Formats: sequence, C-alpha cells, structure tokens
Amino acid sequence: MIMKRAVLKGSDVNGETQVKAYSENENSADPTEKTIVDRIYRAVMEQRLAPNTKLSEARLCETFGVGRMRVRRALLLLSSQGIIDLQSNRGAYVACPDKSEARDVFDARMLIEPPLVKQLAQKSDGTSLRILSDHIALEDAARARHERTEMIRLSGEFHVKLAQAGGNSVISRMMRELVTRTSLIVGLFGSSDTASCPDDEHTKILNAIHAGDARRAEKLLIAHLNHIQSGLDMDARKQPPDDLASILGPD
Amino acid sequence: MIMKRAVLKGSDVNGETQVKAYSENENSADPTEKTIVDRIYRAVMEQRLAPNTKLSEARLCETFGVGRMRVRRALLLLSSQGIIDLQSNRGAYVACPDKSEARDVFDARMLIEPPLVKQLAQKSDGTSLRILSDHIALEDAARARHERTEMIRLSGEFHVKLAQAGGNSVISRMMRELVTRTSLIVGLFGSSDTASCPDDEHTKILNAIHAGDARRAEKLLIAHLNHIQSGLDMDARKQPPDDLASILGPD
DNA sequence: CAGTTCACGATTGTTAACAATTTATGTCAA
DNA sequence: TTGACATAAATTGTTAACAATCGTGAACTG
Repeated sequence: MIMKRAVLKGSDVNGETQVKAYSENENSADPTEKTIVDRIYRAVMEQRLAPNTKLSEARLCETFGVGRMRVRRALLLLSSQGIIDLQSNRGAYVACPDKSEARDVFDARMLIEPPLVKQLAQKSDGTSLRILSDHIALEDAARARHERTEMIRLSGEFHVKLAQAGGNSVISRMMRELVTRTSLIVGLFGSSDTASCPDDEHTKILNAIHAGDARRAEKLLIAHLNHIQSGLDMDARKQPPDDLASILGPD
Repeated sequence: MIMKRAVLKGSDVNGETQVKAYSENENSADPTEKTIVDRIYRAVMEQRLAPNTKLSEARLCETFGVGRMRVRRALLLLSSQGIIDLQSNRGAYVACPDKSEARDVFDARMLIEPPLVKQLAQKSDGTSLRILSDHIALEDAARARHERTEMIRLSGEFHVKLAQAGGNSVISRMMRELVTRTSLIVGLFGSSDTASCPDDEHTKILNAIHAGDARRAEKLLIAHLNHIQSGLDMDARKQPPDDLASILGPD
C-alpha cells in the first residue's frame, strides 16, 4: 500500500520544466534541509532534473512548503557536492559538468570502486550481500515493467549499496555523490537512449562477490564502468536546455 | 617577509580556549564562507582546535568580522564534511570521532590512497612531482625548526598534494576531508606525542614514485598509513576537553 | 532597422528583529 | 549541603523586511 510516496517530479508545462512535491497530500512533517537535499538528489539520479535547470528559491519554497532559509541551506549543501552550481546573484542551476569534470568523476570511480568490490569479495557479509541481491531483484522488476526512471535510479543506487555493503559510512557518502554526478554526466554525454541500463552486469558482479572471487569481481566492475563510459561521447555534449532549443522544440 | 599571515590561532586565556584572527591588521577583504571554512580546516589540521571545542556563532562573527549568516553557512558546510558536529539548538562543536568513525576514515584512506599513489607512479607528471619534493623540503625545514603545528599541518598536507598531483579535483577534495578528519582522530587517539611525525617516509614514497616503481610506492604508502594507525590506541580515547579535566589542569 | 539607454520587475543577498530553546543563576525547602 | 524548581541570561532558529544585483523590454537615437 505504498502509493502516496511524495516524489519530486518533473513535468513539462508550457515549455518549462516544473518541479513539484507534496502535490496530493502534505501530511509529511516539515522537511528539513536533509529532506530537500535527498529529494533533489533523487530527482537528479532519475534524470528528471536535467542539467542547467534553474532551481529558483521561490519555486523550491512553495514546492517543499518551507521558508527560504531551509531552501538556501539545502542549495548550499548541494553545491558543495557538485550537484548544483550556485552562481552569485543569479541563482542555482543543476550542475552541467564539462568534459574535464566528467573525466574526474569517472576516474574517481575507477580509483575507488575496484578496490572496494575486491575487498567486498574477500570478506563478504551474508546479510549485506542479501541486500544487494534483493536490490537486483528490484532492478529486474523495474526493467520488466519498462519503468525508465526507476531503472535509472536503481541502476545507480546499486553502486551506492555496493559501498554501503562495505559498512563504511565515509565511502558510502562519497559513492552517493559520485553516482549522482554520473547521472548528470550520462544525461549530458550519453548517446541517445543507450544511456540507461547495464543489463545483467550487476548480477555477474554480485555473483563473483558471492563466490569470493575478488579478482573476477574487480575485473567485472572495471569492465562495467568502462562499458558505461564507452556509451558516452565526451566530445559531443548535448546542448543543455538553457537556451531556446528546448523551448522552441526540435524543429 | 611573510610575517602578518593572519591565522586562526588558539590561545588559552583565563581557562578558555580562544579563537582569533585578523588580530594585527584587518586589511583582508570580507571573508566569504569559503575563507571561514578554510581557516577552520587549517586550525583543525594543525590541531589547534581540539575536538569538542565549541564554536559559538557570536565568537566566530567577531573573529572573522562577518555577519551571522556567513558563519552559519560555513558551519553547515563544515558539518556536512564531518569536521564539526552541528547540534540542534545547542551549537557547533569540533567533531569528536568515535572508534567507529575513526575506523571508517582510515579504511577509506586505505582504500583510496594506495591505488592513487600506484597510478601516480605509473604516469607521473614532472611539474607535479616537483611540487611534492618542494613540499617535503618545507616539511624538513619545519622539522629542523621544531615548529610543531607547522609540521603537523604540512605532514597532512603532503597527502592532499599527493592527490592534487593526480590532477583530479574530486579526489583532491575527498583527500582534504579525510586528512583533516585524520588530524582529529590522531589528536583524540594518539599516544602522547608520537602523534606528530612520520619522519622520512614521505621522502621514500616520493622517491618510489619518481623511480616509477608503482608497486613499491604503493607498499610504502600502505606501510606509512599503518604506521600512523599503529601510533593510535583505538580503545583509549582521550577525554575530550569538554568537562573539567582541561580546565582544572592535569594534577 | 540596429544599437543603446533607461527603468522596471524579478530574484538573490543581507541585515536585524523576533521566537524558541537551552543553559546558567538563584532561591527555597528538606 | 543537596536537590528541585523557577527565573533570567545567553544562544540558536526563524521570519520578515530591506538592499543589491541581474534580466528584460520599452523607449529613444542614430
């Protein structure tokens, strides 16, 4: 009976991307900064908030039903993690990573995730692995139902849970940031629709971990990241929907 | 002729730790949040701001000569990186990591730094390595002059520059946070005065990188981190100077 | 018609006053 | 003296008004 999950949802109304939440019922108690940050994180991960989308304070205030202070604090936190770009006197815009930033994010993941998975395969915890397989089940279900945004989100969240399985809160936080920024990058540099799904690669990785085959798990993950990266065209960044293009329509 | 460097300095006045800046001349322009964050970062790295020290808004306001807004934003940023602990309605306190957090920070460094150094040794950049050797020269100079706080800071900063040498801004930011939190941990769990210096281990690591010996560089760094960690007694956390102990004196 | 200027509206940045909470102080009774 | 309780002070959280800045578009000029 989980139905009224209040999500930050983006829809196109008169040519402008809108951001809403608490549309049906505002029974949720005072969203704190943390809540706002989480919602925007989620929206970015699901690629419903496109890069360069403006997040005006007023809009967010009425969206979350909070004062300006909360919103500004949330925006500051988001900007400190590279999720949004806070331009002085101009407002907050969903980050629009350039080639260099994209490389940095991927390189960071290449540096961190392989040893993480390797270590996970060496000393695996039963319950945490169970969480991972449960998660993959969710991914499969979403894929079967062709729920695009849910697939994208779950696909990224797998890597976060991979970090969480390691039981290190510091690493977990870093991975969450990296994965979210990756979503932005994929949205910007991704070739058409191939951007979404890594198919059963997650399953293979988890199997290797389960088998305790550290070396294989590591290699599979590297291949997986490379696979994601190869789906990008680093030299052809899509025009961010800042200027007329998105409003005038693709004609 | 670098003399009036305005530093955040802590001194004991009538039994209370004070925090001052801009004491001699306030010629520096309006410190932004970034500036305040940097100063506090530095003070923590140099172990002049002890864990659990209260950072009241009023104090920081007059210290930096800014309004409350700036201070609060800075505190929010610091808390989001685990440098301070922001307690609701009670104020901001320099973070006081427990055993679990300490483990997480060290594990994270163990995960990230070895592959970082390994990679650095494989494709080393001349100019960036030059920066590192220059830095080690500074460390030696500080050691020769027995400048304790400077040594501590430079010692940690070496690892940050190690990350910067890799040319990845994401990794650099992560390392800065990890190194700073390590300072807190060493201050809390460090056995007496052994906490400070890793002697010439930095030099050895840099030599291995210079020689392009990735494997050796990696091993040396692991040994270095282990060495730091072995100087800690994880089960005997020093009483944070919250209660009477620090005020009544060690009698 | 192109280009510039100016004024207005909209949005963000800042300040200051107010509200809420915690901490310290002082009083009184057991 | 100790403890509980009430009051006052100090500190943080919040709100609202004000100031500053930017974007837009109309009016004006060449």
